[in-house]
Amino acid sequence: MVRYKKSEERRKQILFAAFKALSDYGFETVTLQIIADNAQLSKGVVHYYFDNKEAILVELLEWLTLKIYLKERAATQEQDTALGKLESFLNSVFISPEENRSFYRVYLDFLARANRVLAYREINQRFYDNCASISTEIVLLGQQERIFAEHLSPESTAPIIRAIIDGCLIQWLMSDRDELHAVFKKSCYDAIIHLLMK
Amino acid sequence: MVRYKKSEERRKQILFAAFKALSDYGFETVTLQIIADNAQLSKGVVHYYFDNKEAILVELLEWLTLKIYLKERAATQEQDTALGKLESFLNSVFISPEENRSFYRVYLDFLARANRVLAYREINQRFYDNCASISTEIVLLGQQERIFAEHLSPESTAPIIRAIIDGCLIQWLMSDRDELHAVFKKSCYDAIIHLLMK
Amino acid sequence: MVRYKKSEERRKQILFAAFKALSDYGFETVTLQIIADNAQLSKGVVHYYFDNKEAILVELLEWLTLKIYLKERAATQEQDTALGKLESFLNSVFISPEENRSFYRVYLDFLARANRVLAYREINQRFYDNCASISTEIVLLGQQERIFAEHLSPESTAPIIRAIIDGCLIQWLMSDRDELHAVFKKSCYDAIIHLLMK
Amino acid sequence: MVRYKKSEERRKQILFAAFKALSDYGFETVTLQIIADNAQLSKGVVHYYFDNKEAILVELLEWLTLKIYLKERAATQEQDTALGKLESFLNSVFISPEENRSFYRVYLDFLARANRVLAYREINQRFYDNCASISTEIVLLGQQERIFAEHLSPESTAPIIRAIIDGCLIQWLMSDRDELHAVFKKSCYDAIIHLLMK
DNA sequence: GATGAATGAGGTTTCATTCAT
DNA sequence: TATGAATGAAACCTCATTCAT
Repeated sequence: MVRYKKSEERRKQILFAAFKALSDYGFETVTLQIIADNAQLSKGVVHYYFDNKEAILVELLEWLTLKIYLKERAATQEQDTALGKLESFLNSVFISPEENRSFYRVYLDFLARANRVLAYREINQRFYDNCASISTEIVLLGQQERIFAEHLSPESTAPIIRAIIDGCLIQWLMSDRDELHAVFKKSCYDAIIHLLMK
Repeated sequence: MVRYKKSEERRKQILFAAFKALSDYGFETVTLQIIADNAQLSKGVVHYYFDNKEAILVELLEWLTLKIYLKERAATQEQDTALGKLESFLNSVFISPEENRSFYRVYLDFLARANRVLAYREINQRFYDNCASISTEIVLLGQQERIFAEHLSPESTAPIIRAIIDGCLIQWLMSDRDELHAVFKKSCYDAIIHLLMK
Repeated sequence: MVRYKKSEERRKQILFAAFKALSDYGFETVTLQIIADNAQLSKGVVHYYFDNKEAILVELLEWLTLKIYLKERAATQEQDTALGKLESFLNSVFISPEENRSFYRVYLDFLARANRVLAYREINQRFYDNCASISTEIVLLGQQERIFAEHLSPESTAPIIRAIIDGCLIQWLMSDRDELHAVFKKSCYDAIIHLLMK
Repeated sequence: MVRYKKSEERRKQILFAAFKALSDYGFETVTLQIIADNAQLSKGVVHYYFDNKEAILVELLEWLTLKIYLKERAATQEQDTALGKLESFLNSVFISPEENRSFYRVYLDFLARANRVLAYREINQRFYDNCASISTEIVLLGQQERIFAEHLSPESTAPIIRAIIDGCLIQWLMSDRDELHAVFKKSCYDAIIHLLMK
């Protein structure tokens, strides 16, 4: 139905505006007015599509984490070898200072609040699980290819990979220096490789 | 203009109350009233000791990160060997579900805001540098003891160690399951050992 | 960013309520709540139309002084002779105990603050200049009619006329006696006439 | 008794500090802390000597207006002729930009509040009466000397003189230009002379 | 007498949410 | 659907005043 599609577009439009607003202003400072302004809509219409501010944020986190996961997944599937997949995966993660900054700014805000909001934790857990499935797949393939250490349990290695990635990107973000993006990317890649290789 | 010397104990009392309040409620929800209630003081007295809410938060971050660093440092100095120091260091980091939760909840809040507040970034950078000095020292000692890989640059290894620690603790925090604390601790330890050992 | 065009009538309504509130309570005592109550509006709506309390006051002074000036000007233009204009002018100035009291109460508050607030001083200066133009015109006409002393400089006489008017009305206001309004009016008129006539 | 004298000195010290504070900050902005700081005393001691803030202000107005009156009176008594007295009187009124500014700033604040506070009005009325007695005396003397117009009623002329003085000084204050002090002084003098002389 | 820490009422301001149009 | 005016709860902050020391 047309109405449904239009409606869905409006929601996406608002979500994207919310993403931009959050990235620019942060959780504490952002207001529905700013989101509405970003979406070039009135404040009222935002409430028409979402019950309240929280509903926007929940849906935004869902939308955002799914998008990131799908990107990473697609990047991995472009390659056939374990090393190729790993590299492609990390390339899609460390995509650019601009994109990493805007995503991680918002993502950090969500993580900070996830401690108190169950809905966020659940969404984030799904995100973790999805990402873990990618890593797990790569590790398994690498072991089949006999280039990754056999003693590694793919399931318990995935969180470590995630940890190194998140930890590096957070440190990079805190450094506020774009030129270090490549440095952290390489460090991250080397560490993961070192961890996996025989 | 006469400005009175404020009692240091009161400041500490308020900072600790702020820490507890932040851990319980989060940045967004916490109010000066809650902080004052936690400190069993009136709202006014909080403003008597701190110019404004922001000043409390800045000083809290400073106090908190310094305290953590000193703890980690003290733990490391209790041991003489690289492996002993590393283990002691990680024990002081993964101290207990309760302490890790309360600290990381607040710390995540700070990281989230550090993107927009220079003061927080600067304090955090100092914290990073301090922590890095501990890791660097351990790596160097391990190399002297001929048990850690020589090809590792101590300076560029430190951030990876930090990344694994932070990344693991964040994932643990998001899991909201105390029983996983030990699991993440072990994974973290194993990964770091694997990274460092010959 | 979409900024909505605020209804002019509402602004006027709030300004008038602010005028009444100021006249009743004075600068120090008046609150936004009182202004809102006077306007029969909620506190929030006042902030919807004005950025802050100061903005209301600035606009109020501007509105008030312009209104007074236009009244005086209109009164003067009703007459053709110098004496007629002067009388009409003073009639519009000494209009009634009620109106003079409410205006001068507020005006005195503004003058008191104008010492520290440039914006007020500027608005008041414009008011002075406008009022001076009226007096100057009357003096010039009177000189052309050969009934006012030629040696008077119209430009330097205007401030003296203003001084006598303000000085008299302040003294009347301080007396807190409505029945003296007519007395001060006559004294003021006589003094100005004495000053101007040959 | 020593205690009484010490006590009186403290009160004066506080009053003078309050005068300076009011002149610098204005009624709205001034706080007891600022007054105490100006007096180089603690906040507590101010409350020891005065019941509350209002009591300070009332006594300040009383002290200030009396001081001004005595000054004007003394200046007048230095001369013997009507014109000499008038000139001396006006010299003591238009004393200097600095002194006039600090006094009129505070005085305007008091006038503004006098509308609502009976105590201020009463003190001010006494000040008016005192000042009027000076003017009345000068006018009477001038009439005896046959240089002032006989038809003037000394009692009703005094308020006009006061009006011209206050009106001029307020306009000068609002101009915020020290160099106009002499100009307004001369205008004021000329107008009064013109009003009084035959 | 003197201090300054502590209180708490009350002010300005922000903003999610509602609702008439 | 869409708007934006209106509401009111709740935040931060100020400051006169009190009172233990």
